[in-house]
Amino acid sequence: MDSITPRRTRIQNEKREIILDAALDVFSAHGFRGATIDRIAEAAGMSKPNLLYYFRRKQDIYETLMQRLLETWLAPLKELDDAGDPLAELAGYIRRKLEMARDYPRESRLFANEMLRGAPRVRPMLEGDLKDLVDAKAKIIRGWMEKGTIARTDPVHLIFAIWATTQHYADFDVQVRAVLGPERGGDRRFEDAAAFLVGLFARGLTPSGG
Amino acid sequence: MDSITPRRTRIQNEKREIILDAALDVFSAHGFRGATIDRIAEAAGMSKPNLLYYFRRKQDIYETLMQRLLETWLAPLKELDDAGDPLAELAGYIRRKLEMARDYPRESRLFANEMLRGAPRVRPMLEGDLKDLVDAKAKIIRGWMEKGTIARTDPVHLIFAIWATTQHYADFDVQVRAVLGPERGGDRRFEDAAAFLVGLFARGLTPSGG
Amino acid sequence: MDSITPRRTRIQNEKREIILDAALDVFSAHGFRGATIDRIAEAAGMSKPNLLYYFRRKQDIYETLMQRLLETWLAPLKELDDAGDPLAELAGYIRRKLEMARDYPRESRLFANEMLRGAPRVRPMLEGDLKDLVDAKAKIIRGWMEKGTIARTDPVHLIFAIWATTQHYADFDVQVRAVLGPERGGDRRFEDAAAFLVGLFARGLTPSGG
Amino acid sequence: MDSITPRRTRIQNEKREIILDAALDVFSAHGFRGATIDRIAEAAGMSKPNLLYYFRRKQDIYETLMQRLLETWLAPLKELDDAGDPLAELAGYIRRKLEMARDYPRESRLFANEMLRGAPRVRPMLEGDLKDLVDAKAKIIRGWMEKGTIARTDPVHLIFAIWATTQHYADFDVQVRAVLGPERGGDRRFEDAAAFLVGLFARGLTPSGG
DNA sequence: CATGAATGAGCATTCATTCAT
DNA sequence: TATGAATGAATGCTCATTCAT
Repeated sequence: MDSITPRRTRIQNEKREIILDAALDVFSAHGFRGATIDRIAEAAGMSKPNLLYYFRRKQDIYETLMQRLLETWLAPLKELDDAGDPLAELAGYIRRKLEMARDYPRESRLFANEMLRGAPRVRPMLEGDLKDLVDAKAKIIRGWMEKGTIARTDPVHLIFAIWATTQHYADFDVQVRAVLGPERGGDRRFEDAAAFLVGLFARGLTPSGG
Repeated sequence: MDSITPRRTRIQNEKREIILDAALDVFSAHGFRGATIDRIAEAAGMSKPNLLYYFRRKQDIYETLMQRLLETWLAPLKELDDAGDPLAELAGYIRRKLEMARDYPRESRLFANEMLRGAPRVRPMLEGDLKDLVDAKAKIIRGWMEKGTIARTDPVHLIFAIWATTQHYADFDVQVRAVLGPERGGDRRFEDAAAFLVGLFARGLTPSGG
Repeated sequence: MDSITPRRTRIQNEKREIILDAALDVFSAHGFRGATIDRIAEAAGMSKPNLLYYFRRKQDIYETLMQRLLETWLAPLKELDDAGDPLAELAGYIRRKLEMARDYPRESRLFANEMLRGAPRVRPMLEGDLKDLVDAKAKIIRGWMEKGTIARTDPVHLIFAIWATTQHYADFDVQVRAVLGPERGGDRRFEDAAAFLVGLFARGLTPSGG
Repeated sequence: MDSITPRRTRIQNEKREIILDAALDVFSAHGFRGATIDRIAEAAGMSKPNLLYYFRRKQDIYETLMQRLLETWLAPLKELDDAGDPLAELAGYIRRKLEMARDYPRESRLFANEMLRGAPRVRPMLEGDLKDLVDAKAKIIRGWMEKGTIARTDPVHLIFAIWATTQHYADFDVQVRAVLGPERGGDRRFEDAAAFLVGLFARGLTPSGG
């Protein structure tokens, strides 16, 4: 296992982190082609050749970033617990995803960008890990539906809907703020969104009748 | 009469359309910076200088595309009718947006890309026309809520939710298909999505109690 | 003789004149490379292909212009008359050259530009017609000197000095006006120049002593 | 201390000098538009991107060149000394200017070219530093005239005449050599010019009468 | 005659990457 | 480790010229 990951000194690792953080800034704001090594190096406070000492190619930075991103990206869904209260579990999931949109908008945009491009670098993971995870969680949700705890509907499209509505606040941030205007577009927009979405999904998933 | 629009020959208009179509392909797939004039010219089946005879700058193509896009983009929401049945109106809006995601995914991705970049070229329109339209429609929705026809909630965030969930099927198409798998990821995914979303929003907006 | 010059209709000739005038504007202001056919065509009020119908190549226009220029350029010197009063003849020549600088600054600049570039297109003429003419006129001047009518000095460098000082007011016009300032840099600058130069050369050529 | 001038390594400075020298060749021979970076790079013995490593834009090279030129250009006039013998001072000035025409013909042509184009990049300096300097020196000359040491005439046009006649030997070099012919057009042409011009101006400025 | 359309060659500039120290 | 220097391969755009009508 360790044979694949090269051994690195602590300083090396710190510099790599600085670079990755700078690169996240630049890639999420300008896309892969729009980002230049010069800009990343400048943002990282180092010279271009020095940066390339840590990552030999622009692609390497991007791919390292994507790889990490995918891990964080799946985490919130993983927490969805079969044993918990269905509506509370889903509400919790929505809240966690909204927090991520608020606290990690760069990651969200980087991911969205990759999707828009057709996921050239992460397709295998989508069809592998991600699909497996969603299938597993969909099964849990379907279980809740069969028990009658929540309304019967399509669990996978439900997950899509949660993804879409929450990530929207990161990916379409400019639009959200423009439409909400200065008053409602401030920090409270995430609280408003949480209230609205939790309500929407709660009512939307409450079993009708009985 | 239309003294602002330059007069163009038939051939010019046809070629311009061909170019715009090719450019939509390339821009939506690679973003502004990732798209090259060479690629667009190749996709349009003409030489680079010939393409530049019709559009003097890469930006001009992009801007023409964005301008048209914005018009199409607002159309579905405009149809939301105060006089109609609230739930039916909203269901209709969701269906129209889903059809757009299905039939015009390139436009959707182009728009999403622009938003991800911070809307450098359309911010004024977001804060102007778009905000005005949303405000107007939010007022209608709020009217319905006050009459008790639909559940009381935040109309603007409701609109965001509809945008997010429907556009998701165009913008995150790879992911959607990867997760749904070959079986459910075919053409029926839009029907499934429509059924799910209309159901979700219908239940989510049905006034509780009563 | 006529076999070389192609026969042209009157209209053709008129259009050619319009083009040449426009080209003189553009070439004298921007140099050969800096001038574009587009600009010349625009200045001439016709389409580019139409212009190229009259002159097949950019070079052709330039060369036609140069050829004509050379004829006009030699004219004032030709008038220098052996039989006239030496100082009056030279004063007259200075005045004619100054008038040309005032009335045909574009031609002067075009010629200066060609000289700066090393006269790639008119060297033969410089070494031929021009040299012959100068030699002939230098002989006249030398004759005057030998008669003692004017001071003994180098007649060819004298001619250079007259060329230089008069053309200066066309070629270095910006500098002349900047240095003279708004007051003295107006139309009167040519009169001042004439007064100064005629005086300078008159005194400078008056035989010293007895 | 010199916080405005960026710090450069020795190699950078050496290379920059090489480039500037090559650029002077090319710009003075072909003008700004006629000069290509390729040509300058070739003349400087380096690759085009390498050249652009030292000067990011073609304009930057040109402007650096112009800036230096202007300093050298004003120097000879600055030496004109109120306390010296008027005719000797002016003769000295003429000789210095002629030496510059002989030793720095490329600079002279570059400057002439800029003037022909209307001084797009140095107009402010013409109206500022240059005008001020000329005004100051004209005052000195006028002082001499008032004392009766030299003939009463227009001092500014006198300066123009000295500029014109001396620079002519650099700017119109081809013509000068063509007209003088192989014999008199060699190195001695500058000595002949000096003799002629010093004589002309000396006689031309000697107070008449008395 | 006139012009809309087309293009090859060129040009300034950018940029990822390599090299040498 | 760090960086100044160097470069091949684009890339957007211009422009003289040709073609077809």
